[in-house]
Amino acid sequence: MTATIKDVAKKAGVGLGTVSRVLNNHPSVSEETKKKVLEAIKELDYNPNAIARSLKIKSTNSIGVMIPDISSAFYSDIVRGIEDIANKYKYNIILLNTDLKREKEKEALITLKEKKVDGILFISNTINDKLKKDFRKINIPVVLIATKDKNEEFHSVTIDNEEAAYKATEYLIKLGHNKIAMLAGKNDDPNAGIPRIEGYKRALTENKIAVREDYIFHGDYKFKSGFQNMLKIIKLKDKPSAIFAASDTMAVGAASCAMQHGFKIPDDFSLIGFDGIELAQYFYPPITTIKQPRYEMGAKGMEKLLKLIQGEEIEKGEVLEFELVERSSCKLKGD
Amino acid sequence: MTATIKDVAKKAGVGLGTVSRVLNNHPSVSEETKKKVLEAIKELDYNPNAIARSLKIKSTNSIGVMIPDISSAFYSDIVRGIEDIANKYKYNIILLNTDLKREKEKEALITLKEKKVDGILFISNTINDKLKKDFRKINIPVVLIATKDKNEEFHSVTIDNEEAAYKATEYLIKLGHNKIAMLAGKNDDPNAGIPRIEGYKRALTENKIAVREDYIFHGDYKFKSGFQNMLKIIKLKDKPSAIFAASDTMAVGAASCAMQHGFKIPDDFSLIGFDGIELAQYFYPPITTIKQPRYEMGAKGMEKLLKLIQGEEIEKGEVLEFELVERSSCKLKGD
DNA sequence: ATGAAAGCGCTAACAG
DNA sequence: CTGTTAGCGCTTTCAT
Repeated sequence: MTATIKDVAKKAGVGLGTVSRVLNNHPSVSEETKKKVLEAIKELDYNPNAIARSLKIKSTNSIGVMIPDISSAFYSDIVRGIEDIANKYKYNIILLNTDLKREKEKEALITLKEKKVDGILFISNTINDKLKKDFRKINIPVVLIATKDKNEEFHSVTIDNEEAAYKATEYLIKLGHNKIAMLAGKNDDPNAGIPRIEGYKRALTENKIAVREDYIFHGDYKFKSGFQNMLKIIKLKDKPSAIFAASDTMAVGAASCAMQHGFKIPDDFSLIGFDGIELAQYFYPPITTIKQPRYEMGAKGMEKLLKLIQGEEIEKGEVLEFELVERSSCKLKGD
Repeated sequence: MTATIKDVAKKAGVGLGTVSRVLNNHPSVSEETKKKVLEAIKELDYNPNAIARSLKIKSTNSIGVMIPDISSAFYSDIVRGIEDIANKYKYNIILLNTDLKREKEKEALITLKEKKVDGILFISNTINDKLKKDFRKINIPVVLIATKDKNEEFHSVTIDNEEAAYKATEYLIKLGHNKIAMLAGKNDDPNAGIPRIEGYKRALTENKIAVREDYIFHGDYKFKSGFQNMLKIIKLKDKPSAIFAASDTMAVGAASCAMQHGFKIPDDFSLIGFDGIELAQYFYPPITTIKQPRYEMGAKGMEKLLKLIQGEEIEKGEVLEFELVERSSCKLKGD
């Protein structure tokens, strides 16, 4: 049997209240009894039962992390940021994969409710109305990471996707390119989809380059869709000289396709990605990209959640800085 | 206030015991009262309190996952396997990063003990004696993933690293190579280090190729160490024609280095990696590698743990199959 | 400063 | 089949 507070009290010859007090180092305990208790604790190799404690104080020091897929490089970095901060403040994280499925989100939420987590971090690229309704009803602080709701009803930490896409496209334009294709996300993705397309278009328009819809290819951010869309691009009579991909993985898929067909990066196509995952860095040639501060998004999200839990008033939407990191996949047009 | 079982009982006009019974669908409840209770539950939007339940039944349906770093591609895939199985059996996972630091492992263990997890999954490439002692003392089932202890005192799921390295090296030999270098791990790493070096040496020896210590380069499995060791290799007067890397990330680092210096893969160097992470697949050229069944390791580990929790007798060490996946980074010697 | 007692929300044994 | 009761291990008044 594992020792309880009662055993400790008996051994130390004090009441249980006293043991509890030294455990939570309450001031009003004499040094002497404190010593006795500490000794008994050591002798019995006693560990407090967090479950019992939680039941009593109605707080678990656990937070729930809902994530599309922990095995995705983009998301796992976020979780690392979360865990580091959580750990620092003695919180633990319960991890649930949602696969972006409404059904799994729903189940996850029920679990989290039953397990009485003190807060929830919801990581995704989108949030649907039903889930919002659930979040509203539940009486647990929530912060969204890498997504936000239109009305800013919930707290969130994101980057400015439109602006980032604008900068990426502008970078290509400044390099002299005027035929710039985009490997985009989907038109119904309010975070990584639409805003990045809009930023791309705005950069073009502001620089007096006509937007060509036939230069926009929609994909799912994965390697294969980058590869396949690139297949279409290299078949174009009027080829672009530069490409902006809405994810590094698609960028790499496109690069692989191009190289496999005898083209060179950046000689034949300048290429800029999005996300800043390791893959882009380690690819050859290393891919220039918009780096999202993934670790910081997680860390910041956790910090916000902590404040919310403590009842502090904080700003709703936190927009973090992205960074354009130049590597070797882009060059001056015609250089 | 959130509703409790008591509220439900009152509303349904029954005793709390009855509510508890329908919650755990105990057979001995009449259809009629069951209906009443269910109705009350719905009306009150009641959710059972898992904390209270856990305190009573002394089981939390949570398991602890100790992992070096969730943001590492290799480990995050394992966790996905774990979570899928856990989820299937209504278990949740509490995630703790250890960074392979004894101090963090120790703290993690205390936390897990206090939170009363039903079991622990320890993922690492090594396990030190102090931790083993802690595991022994703690009264919670443990299974090791991707590592094992020498005496097989603990349950584990691994691959046969020596054999895998043997196969990788043999593959290169069969391609006609006899000057094969190795980008190895460290000599004090009992899992990914030593056995892979031994497998490499055995393949050489069995094929009557002399082992050259100057062809073995030690690294930390990361990109940079692959890159830097490759720098040494290309400066060798007597260059190898093939390289076996103990991790895909080092293989990719080596390939980048080689390509950056004007060498071609596989023309100038045949290259085989280890692990089977996405990076190897998406690199250009795609890297031939020994694929570890990471997802399965996690899933299998979780299944074993579940059995242990249920008190079943199971085999101690489970050795999973690896797979040599051929891609485009190797070619016949002199072809 | 400290002991005793109540109770967090639930399950399980007991009685009926 | 169902209501009542006694805890699970802890925190927190309330006395003393």
